[in-house]
Amino acid sequence: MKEVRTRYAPSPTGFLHVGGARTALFNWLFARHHGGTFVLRIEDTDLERSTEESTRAIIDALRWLEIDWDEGPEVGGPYGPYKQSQRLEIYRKYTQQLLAEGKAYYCYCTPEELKERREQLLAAGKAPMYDRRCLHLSDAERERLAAERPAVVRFLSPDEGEVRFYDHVRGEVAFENKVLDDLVILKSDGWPTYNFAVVVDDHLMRISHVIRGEDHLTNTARQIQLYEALGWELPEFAHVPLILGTDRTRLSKRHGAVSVGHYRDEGFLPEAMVNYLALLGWSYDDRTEIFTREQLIEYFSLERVSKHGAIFDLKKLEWMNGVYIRETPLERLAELAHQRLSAAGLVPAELDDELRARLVRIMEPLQTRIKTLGEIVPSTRFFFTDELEFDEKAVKKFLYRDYVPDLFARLIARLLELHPWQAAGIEGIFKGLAEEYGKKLGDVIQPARVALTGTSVSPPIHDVIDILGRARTCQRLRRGAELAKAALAGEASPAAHAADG
RNA sequence: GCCCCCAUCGUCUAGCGGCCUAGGACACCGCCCUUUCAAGGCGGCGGCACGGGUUCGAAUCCCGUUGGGGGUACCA
Repeated sequence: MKEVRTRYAPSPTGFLHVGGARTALFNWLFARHHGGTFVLRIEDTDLERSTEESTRAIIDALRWLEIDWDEGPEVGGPYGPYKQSQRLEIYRKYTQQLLAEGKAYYCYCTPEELKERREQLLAAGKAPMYDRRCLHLSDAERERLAAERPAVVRFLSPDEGEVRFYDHVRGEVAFENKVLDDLVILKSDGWPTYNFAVVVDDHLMRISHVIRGEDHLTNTARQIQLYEALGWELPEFAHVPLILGTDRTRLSKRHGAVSVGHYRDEGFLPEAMVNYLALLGWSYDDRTEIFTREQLIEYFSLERVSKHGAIFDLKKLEWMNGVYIRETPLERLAELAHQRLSAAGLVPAELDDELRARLVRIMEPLQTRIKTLGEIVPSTRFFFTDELEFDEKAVKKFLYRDYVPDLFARLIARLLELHPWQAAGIEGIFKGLAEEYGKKLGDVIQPARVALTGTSVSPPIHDVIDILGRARTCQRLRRGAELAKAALAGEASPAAHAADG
């Protein structure tokens, strides 16, 4: 096989969305698998919508996913520049060539005229194709129009025969040339249109395999006409299925969160994102779901890409993220937790050894309990602040019990005597208490859990107490006992006391 | 309208003529474990869109129908 060179060519008109990320990933995996080159090219020929900010966001998201490019923005390469806005002269040159060879012509029709004619044709039940009126202009007419109107350049599309090509995921695909009209290749502002710029760049950048979304399948036919007119060798093509929303239409903003950045912010790990995306439209076998990046590179092949669209399933992504969180070393998890907790103002911005150790201890029981990093702050905030957010239902159900004041008093007494301060010893105290009261373990633990965390759900109580420490634990138990007493006497609500430590 | 593509559990998929009584995963539902919630273990629910062919034999091949998607811009 010839040297493999793939590319991801986003237009910077928004953030990197999951569909784009998946396309980039497939191109990257294919290149890496074959020891080839992966190119990033920015297709910013739409002046209206392209922004520097979007380019930045796309680059940042790709870096976060650790999809690196060998040629492109910020890294350079032998076939640059890699931004289409910096290649205008190149497109003009080839436009001139086509013009000179009679394979393209100037068109003076205005967008308004074209729109009107298109609608008329559609209303008449005909295909809305360009009628070529500017191809048959007399010299006099041409001169007159050229003087008063801007011109675009149209490609003279062949109208006999057909375009036939082999697609690596779809097989043979054919289009009749006559259904393809004369597309504009150079806009009136002198900038190229997508179909033309892509062909020129893919050729000049020596792209061997064009792997892109299925929405470009029709474009491929037009692009092949261009390759042939220019006398260039065709690259290989592979059109991967689209990622869909739950209504089975192409995933877009109206389906909710679609940007990679959003998932990063929500606390998904890049490894999980990559693994999940790889499995949307590709599979290795009938059982394997979790892959290291190296395995993905080793196993990836276009032959195993599926033909039909795939709905983006957040639930499965969450499950997979949970798998990766469980496999993340605690030290690393502690650092990730620190980023979020310090941003929330719950811990100092500086991560010293003491704080690091504490966070490791906190993340240990939490590791199997969260699916995203975003859950860290809400589920651990009670460790860092005494201003508990009491869950009313949990308080009524577990804290307002007649034996609670007495239970907490005994619990406090025993915790004060506990040496050494260890989770195992704490567990023993609860077991002993349950026995004394002749109650189930849950009946002594749940009230304490509510008093300590504000809710009925938390990691194991002995871990919570161990981490909280003797002083804070006893303080919260005392407050809990008071709340219980007051409520049992028919007064107060927990909210009224919530803020006093 | 026209062109192109697609079609296996709710979702992602395995299957490339007999190994299929259709396998796995997520979700969901039970049970176990258990101090809550998770994690983990075990089990359950649930699918080849339809109709014709071809063949000894079809989820797999062919044709049609239906359904879905994409394209049809001086967007990419």
